[in-house]
Amino acid sequence: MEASAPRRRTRIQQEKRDLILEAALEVFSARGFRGATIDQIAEAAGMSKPNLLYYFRSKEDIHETLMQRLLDTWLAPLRELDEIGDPLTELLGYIRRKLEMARDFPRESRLFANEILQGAPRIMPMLEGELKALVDEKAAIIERWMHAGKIARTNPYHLIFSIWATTQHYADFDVQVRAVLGPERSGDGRFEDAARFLEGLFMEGLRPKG
Amino acid sequence: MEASAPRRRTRIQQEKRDLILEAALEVFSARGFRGATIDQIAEAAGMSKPNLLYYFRSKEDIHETLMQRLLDTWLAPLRELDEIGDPLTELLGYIRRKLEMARDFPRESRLFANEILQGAPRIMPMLEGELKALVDEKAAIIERWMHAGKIARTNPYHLIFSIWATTQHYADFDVQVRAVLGPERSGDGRFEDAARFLEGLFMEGLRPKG
DNA sequence: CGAAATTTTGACCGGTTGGACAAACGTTAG
DNA sequence: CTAACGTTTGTCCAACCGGTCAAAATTTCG
Repeated sequence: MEASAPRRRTRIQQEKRDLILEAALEVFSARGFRGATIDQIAEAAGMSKPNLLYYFRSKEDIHETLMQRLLDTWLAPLRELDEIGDPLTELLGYIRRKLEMARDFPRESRLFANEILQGAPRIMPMLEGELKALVDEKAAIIERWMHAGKIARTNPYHLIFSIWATTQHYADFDVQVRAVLGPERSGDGRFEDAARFLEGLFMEGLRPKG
Repeated sequence: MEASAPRRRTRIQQEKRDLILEAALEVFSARGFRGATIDQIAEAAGMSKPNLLYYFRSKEDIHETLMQRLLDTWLAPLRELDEIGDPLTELLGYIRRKLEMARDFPRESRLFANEILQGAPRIMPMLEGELKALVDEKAAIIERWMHAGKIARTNPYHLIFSIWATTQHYADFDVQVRAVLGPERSGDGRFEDAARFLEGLFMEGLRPKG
């Protein structure tokens, strides 16, 4: 007795689905939704195409599940921004966490970048709902910090955008960063250089005058 | 008597090719190379697919021509960065020009973003050649400004990256910016808000202490 | 006008892709 | 053992896509 969609029961089924999602993350992030093929995902997951389609109804289904499962991870750094803490420390911490995500989860970053570049056809409701609500909440916190004189007065939304942009750049435009830095400066050290630079940029830019 | 590739002769041929490139920019920037179809480009250009293929040998040919033709426009703002001028003014001018390009040429921005996200399979030589050379040259200028005490000491490469990231963000992630700002704050004013914010961010961040 | 050159198109082709399906395979439990 | 259930795969299909081709339509030019 089951509903139309087969419910995940066994641990084996759950593991297979996770395996497929991992493979799909690899392929989708590298080629985009339309550029990826089910065959490529199946091969990356070590199974045949019909077998993959036994666990997911369609390519769209894989993508949707992947997006939903990654969303929490992706927004976690911003969720941690805490009004109680020291404003500059909190913002620098957010920048650091975001940069670490660009370093440790570049595929997730590219997956979202791909989706948004194409006009976000599949996640627009999430952007206008969950994301907007979260940003509104945190922007209000930042604004209270500004009014309290803890950080320089500026536009909190564009501040958040600038943090997204500067950190995700190292994941989304990785090949360009590497090409410009050259082989000798493209080692792991580039993330530490980036962290130092961004700390300096935002620190001085956000420090209240006087 | 002609070479293998038919040379552009008439004004009409040139205009048709321009028309196709304009249509291709629209389609490629919105869907990526693999997501775009020749039929879509042909329709956007108001002609049939075989007719389009009379003017360009292949889809790759269109993309390559488009990239080459856009490259100069895209790098122009950085080329204008002048060692003779006042460092802070020069950098702010560069930021402003880049932001204006994100506002006035968002399709070009997304075209390059799409290409780089996919690993830059078609323009890697340009990144490692022309782009790297230009950035090396300008980074050297910035470094001399730093040593002269005109601007704060920091990593000139990451400074350039941060300018690219923050400005192009408003073109590449436009739908996300609009979704987060909401309908009421997504008017043309958002670019002026962004300009003000970025000027504050970089000004304070780059001003030498003392 | 009329011939030559250029431009446009309908029809077609081979390869790819998302997905369906039934048969085969394996596993588990009575 | 064997029936039932879950899993895997070979095969197939229709739609799509990049590109070809020959013929038709149009323009150019003597």
